[in-house]
Amino acid sequence: MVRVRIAPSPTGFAHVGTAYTALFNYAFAKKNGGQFVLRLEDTDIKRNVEGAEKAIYEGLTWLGLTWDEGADIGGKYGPYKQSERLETYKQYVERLLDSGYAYRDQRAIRFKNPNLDIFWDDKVRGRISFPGNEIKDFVIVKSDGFPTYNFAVVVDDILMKITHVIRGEEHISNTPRQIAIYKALDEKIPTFAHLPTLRNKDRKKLSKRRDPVDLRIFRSEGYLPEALVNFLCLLGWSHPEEKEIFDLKEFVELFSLERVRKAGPIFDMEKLNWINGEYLRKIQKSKLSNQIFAFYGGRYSKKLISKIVPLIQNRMRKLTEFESLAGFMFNRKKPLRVTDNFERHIKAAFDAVSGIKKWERQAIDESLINKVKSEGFKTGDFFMDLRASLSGSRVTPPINDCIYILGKDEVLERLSLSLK
RNA sequence: GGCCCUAUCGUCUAAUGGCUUAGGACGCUGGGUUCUCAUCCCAGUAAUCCGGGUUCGAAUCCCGGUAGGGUCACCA
Repeated sequence: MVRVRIAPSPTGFAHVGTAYTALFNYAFAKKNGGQFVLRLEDTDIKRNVEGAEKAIYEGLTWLGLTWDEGADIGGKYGPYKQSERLETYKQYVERLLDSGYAYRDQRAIRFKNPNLDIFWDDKVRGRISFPGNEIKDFVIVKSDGFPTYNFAVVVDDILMKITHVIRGEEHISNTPRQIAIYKALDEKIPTFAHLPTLRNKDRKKLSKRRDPVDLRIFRSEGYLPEALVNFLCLLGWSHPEEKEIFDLKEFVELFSLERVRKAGPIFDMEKLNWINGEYLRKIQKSKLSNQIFAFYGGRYSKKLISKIVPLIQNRMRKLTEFESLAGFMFNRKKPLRVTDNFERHIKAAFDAVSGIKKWERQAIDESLINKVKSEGFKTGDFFMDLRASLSGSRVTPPINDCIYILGKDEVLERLSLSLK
């Protein structure tokens, strides 16, 4: 039975790196019919942040990464919060103390390094070895009575029957310490797999200060969770058929640690934007309308959004672009003069539009193009001025479609306003 | 600095010793479609870090350099 876990500490918000690790753990568990456990490592009381726990749950849930056991939903190996397992750790400390693998130092307790060379066969990197003297006599219980990370992890993984430890590369140097504890305890050592670390453009590991790592940022920027997940799948892993767009379900079916690369990939926003655009394009129009409506908290009329969506669906890469693309449909903007013939163009357009009897999409086309011909305008210039007059921008969805949706009165009003 | 990990187009990656004039995708450039922008279609640009080996044959295996990253807490 395969059992994996992620073990974030509630010290802030939900980190994209946590999501990445969770994604691969989730896939490995599901692929192998195992369980995915979410454990909270909150043994540093000073660093625990109110609300961080909730942010982790929300972030992972948003991405569709669900867990089988965890602090919020329980499970047969709980509790899943380290601060609630203090008694458990004490028993293991006693074992180590009794067998001479640990000793008291001041008010703390240290592990006594047995000086054994350590190696393991990492599922993504192959054999990794450390000389025994690299491990110092590290603290396993702090003077406040709380266990340290390296100790608590081992005890929990043993008790929670974790079979595969799939985590970030930054934990490689912790692994020999943890293996030393397993050996001292005479417990079975799990399989380790160290994933590459996600990096920024400077090739450094993603930093809180200057990189977008808070999952909530992605949500508020208008990324779809499916798109973010798809993008994350592509970092360090590749589809066997070299497909770029696929869903979580397909990822799970095809996932294997053997296909995970060792080099740390760079988090490339450009590619994320492209993927997000792909998802935005293939989503159902009604669903997209609902998403936009919800995204803007009901600020824009749903009815109008639904009419506009067909015009902007393949122009959007992020939900946030809705306003720059179609904001003028809701609010008048300052008109923009583009060509020297602006007044002539707008007057002619006014004539053409006022002359339309039945407000139909096709009538607008005909009326406008006839005007262009009879006046001998340059088609591109005329429509550009028309667009700039109505929207205040040189870039909009097809302007005749916009005119149709805006309605005759509003169009005439805007045209005359821009002549002042 | 010690220890550890890594190294294919700018970026994500494929190729697991021969089928490779190193493939795909993002980006970028050019073209087609078009009232603008986008979508879509077509084309182009661009890489095996360097040096030694092993082998009939190396992006792929080995060694050495170099470069990048990670880690060296009573943080996790």
